[in-house]
Amino acid sequence: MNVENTKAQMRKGVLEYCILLILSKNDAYASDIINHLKEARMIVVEGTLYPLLTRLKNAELLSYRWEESTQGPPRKYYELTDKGKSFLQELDTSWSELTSAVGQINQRN
Amino acid sequence: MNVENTKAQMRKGVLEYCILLILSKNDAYASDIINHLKEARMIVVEGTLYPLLTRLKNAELLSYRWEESTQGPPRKYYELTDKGKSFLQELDTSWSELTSAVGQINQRN
DNA sequence: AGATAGTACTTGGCAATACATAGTAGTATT
DNA sequence: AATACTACTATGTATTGCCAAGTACTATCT
Repeated sequence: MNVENTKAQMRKGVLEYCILLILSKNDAYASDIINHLKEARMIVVEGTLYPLLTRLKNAELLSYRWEESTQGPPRKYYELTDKGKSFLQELDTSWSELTSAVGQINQRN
Repeated sequence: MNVENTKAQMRKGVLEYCILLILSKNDAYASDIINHLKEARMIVVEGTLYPLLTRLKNAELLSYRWEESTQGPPRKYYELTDKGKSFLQELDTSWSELTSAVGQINQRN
């Protein structure tokens, strides 16, 4: 039990939520997503992100298309499916409930 | 991938934080803790709580004493250790950073 | 044309926790 | 003594973030 470990535990489920949030605003490929997360100070590397994107795609929450790049190989651009959009709404609710619960516990005296 | 499952994932790490928060205010035994969590709409059953209390005790974040009850068997009253108190401060920071990151991602347009 | 660097993506295994479920044991009541 | 209530224990499962190494495509340089 150390704080780095618990930080990783706290990200479970939340990372998926963040990715769906990011993709609800614009389509993006992996490097875009990593940068958005980094701007919000949520540091994620490719080895974490790609498996999660694959899982979300397999669960039909995301789809992707290939797009050429002028700077290297083609890129997978991800977007939310309709199923992904409604799932995101449910996650939004879950996250609100969780943060509300923690807030309530935190301020009780 | 269903929302109940992701809710459970989101609780990973957070439940520990909540328990330490509750115990930072008053000593409590398991049933007290379950009730505090329930008031904050975080429903937890004994089969989840006891193993976690044991883990926290084994990590020296908590200690306990037995106390007689007039209503049944004796009860284990838990309290934070000094180590638990400083760990809680670190978790506080982690939680703030996580919720801030999610907030930032959520409001970006 | 071949070598190198940069970019994008894949894969498999590990660690850790919430949860479920079944169980044991002490105490109070009938 | 039997039953109900209360408190706690134990074990295995499911799931996800993480790690690290890898493959492959493209651009650039020699």
